[in-house]
Amino acid sequence: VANTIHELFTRKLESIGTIVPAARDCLSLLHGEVRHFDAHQDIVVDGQRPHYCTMVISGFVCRYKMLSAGTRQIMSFHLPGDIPDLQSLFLKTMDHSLAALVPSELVLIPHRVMLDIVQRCPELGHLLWRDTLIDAAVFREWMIGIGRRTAYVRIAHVLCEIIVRMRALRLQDGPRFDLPITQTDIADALGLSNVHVSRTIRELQGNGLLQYRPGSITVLEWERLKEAGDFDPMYLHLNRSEAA
Amino acid sequence: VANTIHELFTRKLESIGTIVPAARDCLSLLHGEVRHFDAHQDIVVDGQRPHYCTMVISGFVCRYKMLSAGTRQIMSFHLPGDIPDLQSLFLKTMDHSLAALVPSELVLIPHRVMLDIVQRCPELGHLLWRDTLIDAAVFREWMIGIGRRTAYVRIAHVLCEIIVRMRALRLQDGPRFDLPITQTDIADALGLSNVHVSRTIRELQGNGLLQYRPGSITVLEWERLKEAGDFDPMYLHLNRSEAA
DNA sequence: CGTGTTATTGACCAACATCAAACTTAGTGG
DNA sequence: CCACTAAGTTTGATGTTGGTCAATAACACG
Repeated sequence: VANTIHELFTRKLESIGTIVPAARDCLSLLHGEVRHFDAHQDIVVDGQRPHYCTMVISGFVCRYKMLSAGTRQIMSFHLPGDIPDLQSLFLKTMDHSLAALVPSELVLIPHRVMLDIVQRCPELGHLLWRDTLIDAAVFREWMIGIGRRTAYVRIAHVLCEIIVRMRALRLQDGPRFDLPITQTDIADALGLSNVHVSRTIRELQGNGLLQYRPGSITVLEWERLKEAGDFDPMYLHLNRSEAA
Repeated sequence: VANTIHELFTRKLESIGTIVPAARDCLSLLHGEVRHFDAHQDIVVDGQRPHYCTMVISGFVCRYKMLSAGTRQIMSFHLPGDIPDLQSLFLKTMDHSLAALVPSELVLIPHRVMLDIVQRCPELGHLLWRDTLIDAAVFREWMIGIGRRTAYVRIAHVLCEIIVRMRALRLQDGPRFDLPITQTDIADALGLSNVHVSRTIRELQGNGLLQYRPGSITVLEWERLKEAGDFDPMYLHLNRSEAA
């Protein structure tokens, strides 16, 4: 698994920046305990003060928060190579939770290991800082979607985002994408009801943009889907424009 | 003005963390050109590649993005001491704009000055990193609001947030706060229409929680306002709980 | 004292939520 | 191989929040 970890992490970092030669050695210092999580299992919980960050090795993970009304807001999705809670390195108390959406494997990287890497190699530190800034850029884009776009545009947009990120990490290509999330997950991410998501996906299918099956989507017309989603991948700040 | 800059910046950093003695010297390296901006004037524009960051000295500033439909989404408000575009240090192309809401003064700090500070004093770098992470935490909280809270709760929430941040920077206290933003600004920040904001603020007043006048609000019942806004300041990750 | 900006009010409407029931699919055990 | 179950999706009926449009009112400023 150790090889996989560094391979995934390298791929992730290369998708958002350049790894200087000196940083490659530092990168190999990254290690931690590997743990398996079941579908819907919490990985880190709101209010906790973890002493480690986690990196996704396999599966599909989300950050979310439960509101007093009992509703859930999902704030991001994460793919293999991502470090969803890198922020806990400097924000000691979690202000949201992290959970697996499907059975997933993650490495638990102690904070002191991360800090050691960041101190030994500032270039790598800056790349990680950049990663958290991209994280924030995605939050801003979601805010825009939830605040000002219709359900139809919003759903097309978030699907475009996930697809582009999968491609950038070279996890999947081709028109068919394994997307292990339910319509209720999409609803909770976009501030909609599952019912309305169902209807709207139906509409996207009716317009011939994509085909939805539980567990996967097939893109039929990529250009028109991007257009429908008002999607410009610039906010993802990826290296090459993998969005072509 | 130079004194003010360092004083404001120190206050800001002290509100979110601890400045180690070694960092104090580094802090004094911070400098740049001071510029005045009129109300509604853009400071940095979407798509630009600035070679500097900006710090607010006086006034009130927001980050926003215009959508293809001509609507505006405001993504954050910023007070004196804030560096709203610190991210441009590592994300070279702006994915949104920065504008003054009222006549404001900002320092333009060249990126190489910031990088120099960060390299000489990693502790200060980490504190700045922490600042961008808090930024992201605020975005998440706004996402939750826009996605899952009613207009009434949302407005109360954002008012609480601004008040707590003003108090933390010791810019204002007492029950009356100078808040130089219009109801249209609030609407664009929360994904509402100005009409509905007007009605809802009226409702908040009717319930005796606050008094709104263009340019200022007076808090009549702080505890009840926090409750109405489902407000827990923890996500601001401030040092002392200034929210009491 | 006009003039522009911001706030308020009313009438009407659309997007989306909620509730409830039916349907589809995959997995499980007999 | 066939019930049986559980999770997820679909559909219909109905309700509500908040949007849009348009007119009026309240200020602030020169």
